[in-house]
Amino acid sequence: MRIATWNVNSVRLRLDNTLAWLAERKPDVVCLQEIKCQDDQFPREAFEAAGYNVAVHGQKGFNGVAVLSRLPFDEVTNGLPGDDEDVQSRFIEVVVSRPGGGVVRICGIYLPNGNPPDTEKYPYKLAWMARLKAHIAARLELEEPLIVAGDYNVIPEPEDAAHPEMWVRDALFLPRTRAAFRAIETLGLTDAVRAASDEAGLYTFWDYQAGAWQKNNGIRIDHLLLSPQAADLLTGAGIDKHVRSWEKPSDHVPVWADFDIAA
DNA sequence: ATGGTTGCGGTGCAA
Repeated sequence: MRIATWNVNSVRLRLDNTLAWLAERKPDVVCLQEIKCQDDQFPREAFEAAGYNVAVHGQKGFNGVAVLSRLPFDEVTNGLPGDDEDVQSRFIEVVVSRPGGGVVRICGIYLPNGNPPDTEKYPYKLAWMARLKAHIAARLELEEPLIVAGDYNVIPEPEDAAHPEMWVRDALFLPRTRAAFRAIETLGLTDAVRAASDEAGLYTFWDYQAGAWQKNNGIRIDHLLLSPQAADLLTGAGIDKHVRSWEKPSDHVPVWADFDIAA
């Protein structure tokens, strides 16, 4: 089973790119972020025609997450628990049944950016991370294969940026952000890409501005974190960097992980 | 040199 995540930066504008990538990488489950549309604007039929079931948690204009799955959904839950006042669509959780029995649980997340840090946006990010940690801690008690995949808007370590000094005052790399990310990992989660490779220069995002792509000025902010039961089944992971060079690209590229699970 | 680009929605905001 191959599970992927991709911040597409508008699913409607990126539909052709997304379908081309699905045909190439053939993931079984895909978490999409920044779909930037409401549920009824999501191009559901195009993905169904490509063989995917569709779960959408949209929002007008920005944010919005979705999950595509070749296997049918047993459960779909929209929204991250812990704040009834939070109206931003940044979290979706699904459960799919494995053909041989058992389940896989997948959370698709679009963690708040948090910039500028001297505004209310940064405490919102930290509070969201605290809610995510609490939710994952509860889910880990189920002792299931769990994959929490998405745009974390966190640069975990200096080697996850081409120029870490550019990010020291940025909400993606501030010490409190990195500490909150480590606190989530310390619950017992495995970073799939880092488990598969310790090489430097692995990035998932290149800004549209200032020729960041041409200069390979990238950062690694899209992650798949695995419960112990999922990590035990991990067989590989990768980043589809070449997608950033396609026409009309997203500023993020897909990240995927393979598991020894029949699909 | 304090810039630059993209997307949504309809002009300023978010990233």
